[in-house]
Amino acid sequence: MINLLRKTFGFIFESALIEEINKIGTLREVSAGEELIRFGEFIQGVPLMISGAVRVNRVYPDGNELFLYYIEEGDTCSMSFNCCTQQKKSEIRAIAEIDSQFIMIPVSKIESLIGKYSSWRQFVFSSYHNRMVEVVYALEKVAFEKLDDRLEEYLDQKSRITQSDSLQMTHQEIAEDLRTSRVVISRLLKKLEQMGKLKLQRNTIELIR
Amino acid sequence: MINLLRKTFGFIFESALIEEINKIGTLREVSAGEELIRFGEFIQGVPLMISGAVRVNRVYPDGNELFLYYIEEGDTCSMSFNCCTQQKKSEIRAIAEIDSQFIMIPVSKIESLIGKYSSWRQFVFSSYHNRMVEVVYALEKVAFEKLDDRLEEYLDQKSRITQSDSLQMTHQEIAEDLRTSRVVISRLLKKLEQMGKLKLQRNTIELIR
DNA sequence: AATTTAATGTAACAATTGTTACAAAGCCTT
DNA sequence: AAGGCTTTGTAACAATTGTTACATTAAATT
Repeated sequence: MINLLRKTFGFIFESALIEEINKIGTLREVSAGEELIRFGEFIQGVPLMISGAVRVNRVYPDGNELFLYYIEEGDTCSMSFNCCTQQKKSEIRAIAEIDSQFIMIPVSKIESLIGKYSSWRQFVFSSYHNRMVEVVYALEKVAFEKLDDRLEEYLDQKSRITQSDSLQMTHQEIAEDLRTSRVVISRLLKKLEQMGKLKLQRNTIELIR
Repeated sequence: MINLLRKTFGFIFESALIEEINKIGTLREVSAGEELIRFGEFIQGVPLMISGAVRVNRVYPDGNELFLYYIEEGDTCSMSFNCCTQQKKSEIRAIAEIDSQFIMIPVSKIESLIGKYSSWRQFVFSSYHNRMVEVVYALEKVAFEKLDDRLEEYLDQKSRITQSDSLQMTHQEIAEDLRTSRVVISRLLKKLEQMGKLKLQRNTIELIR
């Protein structure tokens, strides 16, 4: 584990911190589709992403969900920080988008890390800030852009995250993420296909570059 | 100044911190409409709100603006934190919504406060989190709600912030904040008036409770 | 008081997005 | 191969939001 830590966090964390994380953290591996953080549960710890990609959704009591941001190699989930320190139940849900590795740091140790290591504080601050920037970006998209542009960006992002131009997903799933109906998505996808930007098959969307 | 500090922050900050802020900070007063933080400038410091309300907008190079959140008594602007520590030019604009008082803490002192006072660290963390929650809330509004509901909420918020049921503003201004056109706002406002929820006059919207 | 300027009202129409309903096609199970 | 389930395609229509154009009203200026 310590080698993974060094590789991903060696440039930001001092070596004493790396060693401490190596002691208190546990390496976990999840495969695509698995839930790292469930809605309504108490958070066990803060995840440090080693590889892969995890999507973080805000969840509402009525079951509604809203995509907030992805976390990838070198990131952490700043929303879960607060849940930790406040001992509150999770208002978010985190799902692995592809097979991923991360190190879980237990809640009980978070406070002391903040006191001890300035590089850890820096990391937490910049993590908060980066997530904020991403949420503002999402807000920007919804506020300024029309659905067809948002769809194109959505597909691009998906392709980047899954590292593939062949997206395995249904129109229904896209519709839920973009908060519209399946029919609307099918219509817009068809338009993009006619423009030569992609090819539609059942359960797959092939992006043409 | 120290009395204002004690009154607003006495419950969160240890007294040594209060005294230090008293030494290094400067009390500033701005009247409604004044700019605290300008787009593109280097940030002079981090504001601690004593009274009043300040709106924070994201600004884009093309001049476009997007409302992010209000900061009020006891709050600080977490977006400006990062600009400070990273020595970057401001990507936001902060405008006093009503007459306001705040204490400006100079950039140069921020780092040492973080090292010295755990209550300050707590404050900064929870501030980041609270602003995040507000931006997520804004995202939620745009993603889920239709324009007429958003307009009603907008008016309610404005009324809460300005502590008045008589809002002095034009339809054009509302349209800019909600990212639509004046005609659309006039139409919806007229509908709300016919529903008996408000009364329209030139330059004022009288909310009926 | 007359004139100018800013703000609001309204109509007519366009574009976008949402909804319902049903057909067609692809995949899986038996 | 037949039947059933899921996914996609498409039409027709409704609702919402956006745009243009111009009239009307209220406030400010002269």
